[in-house]
Amino acid sequence: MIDRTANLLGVVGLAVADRIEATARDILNHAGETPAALVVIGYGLGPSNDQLRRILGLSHPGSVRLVDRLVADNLVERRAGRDRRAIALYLTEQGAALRENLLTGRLAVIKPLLISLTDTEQGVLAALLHKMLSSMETTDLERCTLCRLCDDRVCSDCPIPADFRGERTAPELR
Amino acid sequence: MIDRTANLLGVVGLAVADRIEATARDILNHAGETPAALVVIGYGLGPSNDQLRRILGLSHPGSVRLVDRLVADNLVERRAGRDRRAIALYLTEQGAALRENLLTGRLAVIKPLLISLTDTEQGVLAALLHKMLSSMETTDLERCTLCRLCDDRVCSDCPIPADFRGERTAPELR
DNA sequence: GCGAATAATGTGCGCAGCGCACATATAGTC
DNA sequence: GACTATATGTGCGCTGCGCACATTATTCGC
Repeated sequence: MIDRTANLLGVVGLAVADRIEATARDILNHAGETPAALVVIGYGLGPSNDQLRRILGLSHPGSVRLVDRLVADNLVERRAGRDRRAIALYLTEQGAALRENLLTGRLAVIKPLLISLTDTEQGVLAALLHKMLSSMETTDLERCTLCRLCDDRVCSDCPIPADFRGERTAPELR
Repeated sequence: MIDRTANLLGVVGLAVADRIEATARDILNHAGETPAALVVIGYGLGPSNDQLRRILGLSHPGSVRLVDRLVADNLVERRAGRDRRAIALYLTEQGAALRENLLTGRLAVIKPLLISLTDTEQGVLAALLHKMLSSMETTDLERCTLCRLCDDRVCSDCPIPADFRGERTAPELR
């Protein structure tokens, strides 16, 4: 019984991921973790390269090259970090606009999966998904990774760590 | 409200896809659509290169190279197809064993997401997911794509087209 | 039945995304 | 002040993939 449920969840998960990936590629002209980087940097806390790489699950050179791409597209700026060795990543105006498109597009391609459900059913689904997420045993970092494409304008009561989202004073995010 | 539900679904979908991808990579030492190819070929209907490429959403050279990799790893055989130009793809014994590992591993990494739910809640979730899937407007091909990682030993009452799964006589799958 | 369009596979080539090993510069530690 | 840890950047190569092209087999029009 649980096998069948897990299989169905696998199908829906794949469908969701496929749709998000396709939309992101259309909007951004980049694949892989690049769209997630734009979203994470867009939280506005000026993450360092190393913080970014941990959230995205990349090697550090991979993250450097990823940022290179974003800078080349004039979507991200490297500013001075809290150290003279660290950098702080911020979106350009153009990057912020594209991030909005990414988040909007993401929700837009997920929503069609829900239209067949009644309002009540959608509420039940949301409650179940929330319970699943909130009871996952994750570190703060893993939760940032999970939510690396989240729409922070929409996500209320989300199990993402409060020290990264919400407050606007830069945390350490270790 | 629907936005919040969609966002939660996006998070869970990403989590599911991440986990599946990581497991597949561990087991198969290949990424991208390679694990899906192994699953699709494993249905045993001897799909042609072209049928495979459409299900996986790849270009045809991409599919050829993908099969090259699987053949090089001794997981897949190219046999004579119904034409002298077409080929028919079948798993080797080793490929079938690896496919089992893939499917088992996939379910094993999805299940932990469900353990916090009661049996009743799991049933409700399964019903909701099934309703979402069954009311999607998809072509036969799109449904094959959706289910390209499905565990056919477990998936009962699934909206995957009957002309591809189930019966063991090779259909045309156009 | 024969040439032309179609279908199916395979190849040369290049690109995007990423990791490993290494290099370099700054900060903390004894 | 040397030594380790931290943080970024580079050279190099690999994997997965698509485009353009080539090749062989089938089908279709006449």
